[in-house]
Amino acid sequence: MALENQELRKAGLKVTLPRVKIYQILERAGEGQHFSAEDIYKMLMESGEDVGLATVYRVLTQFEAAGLVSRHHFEGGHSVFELARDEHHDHVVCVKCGRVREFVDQELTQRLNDIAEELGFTVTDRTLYLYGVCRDGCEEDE
Amino acid sequence: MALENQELRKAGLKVTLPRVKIYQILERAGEGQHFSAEDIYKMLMESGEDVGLATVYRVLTQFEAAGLVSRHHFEGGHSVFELARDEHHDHVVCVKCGRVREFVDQELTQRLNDIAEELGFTVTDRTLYLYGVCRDGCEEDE
DNA sequence: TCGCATTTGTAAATGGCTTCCGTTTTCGCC
DNA sequence: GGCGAAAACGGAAGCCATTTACAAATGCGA
Repeated sequence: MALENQELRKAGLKVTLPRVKIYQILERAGEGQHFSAEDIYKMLMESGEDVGLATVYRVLTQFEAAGLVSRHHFEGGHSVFELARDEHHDHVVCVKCGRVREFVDQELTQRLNDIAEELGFTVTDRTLYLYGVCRDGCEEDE
Repeated sequence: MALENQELRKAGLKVTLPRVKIYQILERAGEGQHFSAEDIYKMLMESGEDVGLATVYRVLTQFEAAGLVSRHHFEGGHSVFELARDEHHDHVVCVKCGRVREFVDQELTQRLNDIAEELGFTVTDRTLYLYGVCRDGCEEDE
């Protein structure tokens, strides 16, 4: 528990109940899990925490600014969040079952840097989503 | 002029003034130009055309469904459109000057397909944006 | 423990986009 | 060239994720 507090303080944020709770949710979810602000809001409600939706948005934005979480904009609208990790990873999204998987590929990164280089451009970040379908059946919504 | 009409008819769309005008705007802009619905709406207003914003959105969506244009969702919100081309291309966005450049890279596509393959996934589409800065000065807004 | 700046919750506002609906336009058919 | 059903339009209202305004509540250094 002191751990989250450390993280928050390190980021220059006061340790408040909403921030701790939201951080815990993201933390418990583990890698590869992505939540919308709405998702997190619902989880808080369900566990009896009385946190406003506006606060969820505010906190997530602060976390993002502090580098604690990263925000992804999938095609078609709202953002999802996940705890930031050191290594850049990209996403694969199944348009049938909605499942999101991640991958890290150094060769890909290298190629992208080369391409940018040729264009006289220095890459600082990227968003890459592959859309398609799981090869093995995936009819059921996850 | 008959050309646009052909395209529209081919797409199963009646030839109406708003559709023709919007198509022309996209066409005249040429490759590498991206417009938001709002942009297009303003251009129509400026050239004295009395087209509703709702119609602009409708038409762009129809064009997209018909494969005439492609829609891109850059980080941070609203969509931009451009005339569709045969070859899939990706984007480089300068976060300083806002310039957008495009590229096509077969090796990249190959690598992405391989990665997806390893994950048991079949790619049907992708969105890839590289964010960064132009190496040569680009202070001035485009 | 106190004081006050920060943070929060609620409600209202925003902004991109879509839908509703009465009116206008297109275009196949005469 | 003119008719009329079907499609498309414009404007206003609606939707929905997100942000903002503001007064009340809270964290935390002194």
